[in-house]
Amino acid sequence: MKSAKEKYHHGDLRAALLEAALGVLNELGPRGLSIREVARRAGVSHTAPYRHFADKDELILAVVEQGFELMQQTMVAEQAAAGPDPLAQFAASGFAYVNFALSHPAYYRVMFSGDLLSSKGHIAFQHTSSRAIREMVTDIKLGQEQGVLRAGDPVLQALTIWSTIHGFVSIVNDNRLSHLVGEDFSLDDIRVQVLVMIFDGLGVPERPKK
Amino acid sequence: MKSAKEKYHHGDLRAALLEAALGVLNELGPRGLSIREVARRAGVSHTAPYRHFADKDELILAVVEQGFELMQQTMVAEQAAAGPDPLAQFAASGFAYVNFALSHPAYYRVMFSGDLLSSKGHIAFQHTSSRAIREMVTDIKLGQEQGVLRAGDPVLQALTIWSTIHGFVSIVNDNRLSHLVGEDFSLDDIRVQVLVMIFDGLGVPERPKK
DNA sequence: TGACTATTGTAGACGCTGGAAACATTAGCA
DNA sequence: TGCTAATGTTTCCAGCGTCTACAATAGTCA
Repeated sequence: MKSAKEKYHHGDLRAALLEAALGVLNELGPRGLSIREVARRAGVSHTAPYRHFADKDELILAVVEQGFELMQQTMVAEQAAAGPDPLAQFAASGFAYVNFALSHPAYYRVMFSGDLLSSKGHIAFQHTSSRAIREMVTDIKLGQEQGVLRAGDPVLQALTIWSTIHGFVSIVNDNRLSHLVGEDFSLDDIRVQVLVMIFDGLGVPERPKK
Repeated sequence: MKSAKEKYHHGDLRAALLEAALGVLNELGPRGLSIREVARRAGVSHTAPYRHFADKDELILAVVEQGFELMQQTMVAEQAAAGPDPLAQFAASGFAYVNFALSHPAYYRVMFSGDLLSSKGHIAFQHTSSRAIREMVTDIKLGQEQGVLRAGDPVLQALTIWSTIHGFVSIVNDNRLSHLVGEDFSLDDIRVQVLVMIFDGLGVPERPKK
């Protein structure tokens, strides 16, 4: 399969290990993630990963960083494709967040698990998340100035929105809605309606309901 | 310390193991939780726990069940203490949820981690959570009939509220707000304001803001 | 070209883990 | 008192993260 087969040096072992790690997370879950299993899938000895990652945490951290990068790319792209209306842009990036989380559960879980990573991971995470919140706050302020968003502290609003979205995708990804889905609702219904509810709650009350 | 010291039979090893497990979760986090460490703290051999729990998952599951019981007790108590107003009762049980999660982070994390448990845990969880949601939906319907809650599908509203609260406490418990807290807000402020925001969003718009 | 060196991968060891199997001790009951 | 089930121990295994010593290769400079 690989052209670089049977060579002593792999070529790009680091990338191969990250890919293998993500595959393990998808198939076996976080508890099945071991350095040895990742090495096995990449076709190298069980200590080879240590040439690229100091320890298991650093391997996971690299997956996390890759996940954040991917998520941010899709969010930026969707926001750009949403046209000029700031509320529409805001909604688009919210949808992109939810869609990323639901279509890449392994990524999202490891990005936000907090269990898989020791304290090392938190620094990198906080850098990313504080920037994301700042951008969100800027968007909210803009919406408020244009009169399309309800008044209130934008930091608290941003935090509330993030909480709702994060809570929602966590609940769905942890399979905690299976008893609801299928009875009266499809997952697609729920996803859309929860987002609508967020933006209804955030929008000015006299705005026409969709 | 224990009166039953040095005896071959422990007396109540099962309870002691659960207590030790919770202690490990508090001090060392989920990654430090091992059957052997729990057994060590309870002062028994590393295979003694297998007389009470089939495997590690069942030990964790027992901690989870204990956590759900404790949480439900405090929520019921707070709701009962909130007086006759249904909205106040509803808010009281929401506050109790948040307070439990923030004051027992180890419990809450293991209850909702989804990583620590294999599929076995999901059945027990779904039983508890579907009952909780049903109660919540009943409360919401009641509030709507009395005109204090905004109209809308009560199941979706319940899910949105749960998402917000769960997301919020997860974010706080995973220490993802440390860069916000201390600057402009205290954690207490944030906690109260986010809850106020939820109930403002849920209440009928013309209800007087507190 | 050829030798030197840093980079990258391997082999084997250590102490830890979850768990199975066989054995020891004790509580409860006849 | 003696039998049996319940409970705890000992010993063993394979897998894990990680350390150390060693092997193969790539890149550099003569």
